[in-house]
Amino acid sequence: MQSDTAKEGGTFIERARRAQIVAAASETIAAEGFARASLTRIAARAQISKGVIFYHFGSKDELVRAVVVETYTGAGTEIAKAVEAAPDHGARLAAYIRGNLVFLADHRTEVQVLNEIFTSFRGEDGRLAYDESQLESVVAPLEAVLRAGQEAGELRAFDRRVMARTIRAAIDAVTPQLNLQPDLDVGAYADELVDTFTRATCA
Amino acid sequence: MQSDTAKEGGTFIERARRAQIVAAASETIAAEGFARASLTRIAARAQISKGVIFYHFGSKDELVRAVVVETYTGAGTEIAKAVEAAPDHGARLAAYIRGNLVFLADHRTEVQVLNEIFTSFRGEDGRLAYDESQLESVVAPLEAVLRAGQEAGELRAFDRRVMARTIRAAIDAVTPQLNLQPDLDVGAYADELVDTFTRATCA
Amino acid sequence: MQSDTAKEGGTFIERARRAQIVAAASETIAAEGFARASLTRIAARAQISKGVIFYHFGSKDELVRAVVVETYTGAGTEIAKAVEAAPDHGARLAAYIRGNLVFLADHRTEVQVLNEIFTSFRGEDGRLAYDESQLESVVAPLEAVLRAGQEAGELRAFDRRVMARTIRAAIDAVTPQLNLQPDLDVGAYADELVDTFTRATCA
Amino acid sequence: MQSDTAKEGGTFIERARRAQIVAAASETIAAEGFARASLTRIAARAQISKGVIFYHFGSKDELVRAVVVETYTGAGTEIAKAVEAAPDHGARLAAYIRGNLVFLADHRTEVQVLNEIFTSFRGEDGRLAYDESQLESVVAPLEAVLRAGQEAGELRAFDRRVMARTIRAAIDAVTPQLNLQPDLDVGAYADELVDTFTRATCA
DNA sequence: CATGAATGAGCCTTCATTCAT
DNA sequence: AATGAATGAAGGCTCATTCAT
Repeated sequence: MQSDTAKEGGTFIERARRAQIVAAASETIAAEGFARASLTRIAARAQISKGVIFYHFGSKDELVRAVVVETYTGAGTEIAKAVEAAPDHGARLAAYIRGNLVFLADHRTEVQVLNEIFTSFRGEDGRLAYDESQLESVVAPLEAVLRAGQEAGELRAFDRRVMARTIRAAIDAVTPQLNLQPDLDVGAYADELVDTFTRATCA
Repeated sequence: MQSDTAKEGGTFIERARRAQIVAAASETIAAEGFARASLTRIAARAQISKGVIFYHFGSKDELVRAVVVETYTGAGTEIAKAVEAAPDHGARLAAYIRGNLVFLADHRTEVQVLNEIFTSFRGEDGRLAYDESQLESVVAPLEAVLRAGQEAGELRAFDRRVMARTIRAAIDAVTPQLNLQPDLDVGAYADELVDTFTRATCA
Repeated sequence: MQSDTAKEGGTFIERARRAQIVAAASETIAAEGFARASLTRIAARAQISKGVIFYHFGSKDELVRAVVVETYTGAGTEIAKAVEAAPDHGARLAAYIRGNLVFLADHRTEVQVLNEIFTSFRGEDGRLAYDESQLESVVAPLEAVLRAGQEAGELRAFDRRVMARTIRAAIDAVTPQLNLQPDLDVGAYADELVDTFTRATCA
Repeated sequence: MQSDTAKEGGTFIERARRAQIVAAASETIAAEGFARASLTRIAARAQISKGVIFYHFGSKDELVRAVVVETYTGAGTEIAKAVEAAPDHGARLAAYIRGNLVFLADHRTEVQVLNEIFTSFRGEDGRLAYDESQLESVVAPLEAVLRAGQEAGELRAFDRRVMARTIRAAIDAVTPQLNLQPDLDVGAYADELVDTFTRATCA
């Protein structure tokens, strides 16, 4: 059925092209920054003509959104698995932190690309296309872990929203450090964070 | 006094124009984002011709740097005072956090502007003009507070670098929340952070 | 044949556009002088948008260089043939002079364009892009003719460099006269020059 | 009387300023080329404000013309003296050539400036402000020398116009060589030219 | 499906010129 | 008599987008 094939984006060749273009866009953003990732440069990297991009995506905005979606897919699940596998709630938080840092270290480029897009991609009105309100999805799972911990009496009574944001921020702060210092010991960094937030949250 | 106001160079009218242009640039960046803050738009907001900007600043880069300097001036001192006024090291950390949050709340626009510039302003090579390595100056004072606390035996043995980054990240994460939810209770937020990091750092 | 026309790269339409733009640039330089030959004016003359020029040439410099190359192509060969066809060395010099003047008369515009570019086209440092040292190629062949004549004993012992420059200058001086007085009798002018330099060089 | 003082340009201070500005303009043209000799740069070199230039000259064109006049004044007389002092007509021609080359060597900068202006200075219509027809004054004295020589029977019958242009061109060709090779032996160069044109013109 | 070609708006910058003081 | 300040046009260049083929 057409609706079925369209769900994942048309014919095989269609999806291949889309993937190729998304990859080229991602690489360009990573290598030159969002502001310099013009369609000219993206097309050059993909060794295709600028025209194809419009054929497959309709606009630059759509391509950028495709990069975001593509990059997100598969990321959350990795971490979620690690979290769910943990025995108690303290361990779940530790697993969350460690899972995230490992992910950051293993997917530096993707994370950097998303960061570029989130801080620079704006709509016609000049407002960020992906602002905090849309990132709710990122903080929510963490809040859930914290709530469960509190309800189980393992974690003390703190403002879950503030704590979740703080933990997220602590994690996100690692990316620029990794860019600057690629051999950063992520495991040790994670240990420090786990220690810090265990003390901060335990009852 | 004229000698006083003239202290930073240029005639009265010169400084007035520079201030006006810097303000217009700042407003434009805040309202439309760095990427859209073209000289055309800045000039339009200041209701002057584009030419004047070059008369007073020589280049767009220079104007942007002037915005940064202008915005920074007076910021650090406010917080430093609060920190130094605190009795013990735990209190100094608390003062640091509270001072920062109060500053963020009181200078939302300025902070947002700096954030825009720091994440989007790139040199000819496409690299950030103000990158992490230059922001060392922001983290260093905080590390000093932590070191003093450790040496005094009031704070436990943690990696000061990681802790400082984490605290900074926790603070910086407030800005986008303030944008989205302008009536955020900053005092309560500060209490939470102070509680969190007191537990995390105390011996 | 397509392979033949394609020899110099690009599709048919590509070469046609390039030729059109080069022609428009050349005409603009001839009509308004190099300093006034802005891309805006060149595009207007070609009745195209400014953008196309960059699509085909990348920069104004590249376009100007294309004009030079285009204008040079075919010029040297015409004269060289006339020189080589001459019997003795005195006759070769005469052929050189006559060949040049005929060429100047037949290609007034091209010569004027080259002159404009050579005297006005400067790099970023403000120095002429085509200066004397690069024009060595123009004087060298003439010096070779003179040397051959001296070695054959047909020409007297003079400083070949000075003589070559002098003859070149005498020839180049014709162009502005042609501009001012389009019906100038170039044949008679050539006779005078041949007479003059025959007397000046013969043993 | 005002008309009297106005003849040489007003008050003492007025003339001093004009001279200063003309000098700065000349230096700028020599150092950076006509195309880069903007009023901004000229004013900077003179360490005055742009405004004064307009106060004293009314427009950039007027300033440039003043540079030409100023630079010409005193040049012709030097050479004329040398010519008139020569005994016979052959010697007068030799004196003319030698006088010119000495002048070129002694006044490199001034000559370069005039050359810059003559090849680049254009009116609103895009035509050279100083073209060949206006340079009649330069060739005329030389033609007079040649005519006198022919009438005295010392020089053969050639086209005086062509010969005069040729000699002028030979002389003018020295300037760019001097720029490239500042230690050029001008005396030897003059000897060569004198030899060449003596053979070319003698009866 | 894909390309090459073209467009037009917008960008940063430089310049000659004007004018109030 | 001179200055500093401001203007507006123009310059070279990049970009997202469109479209005939």
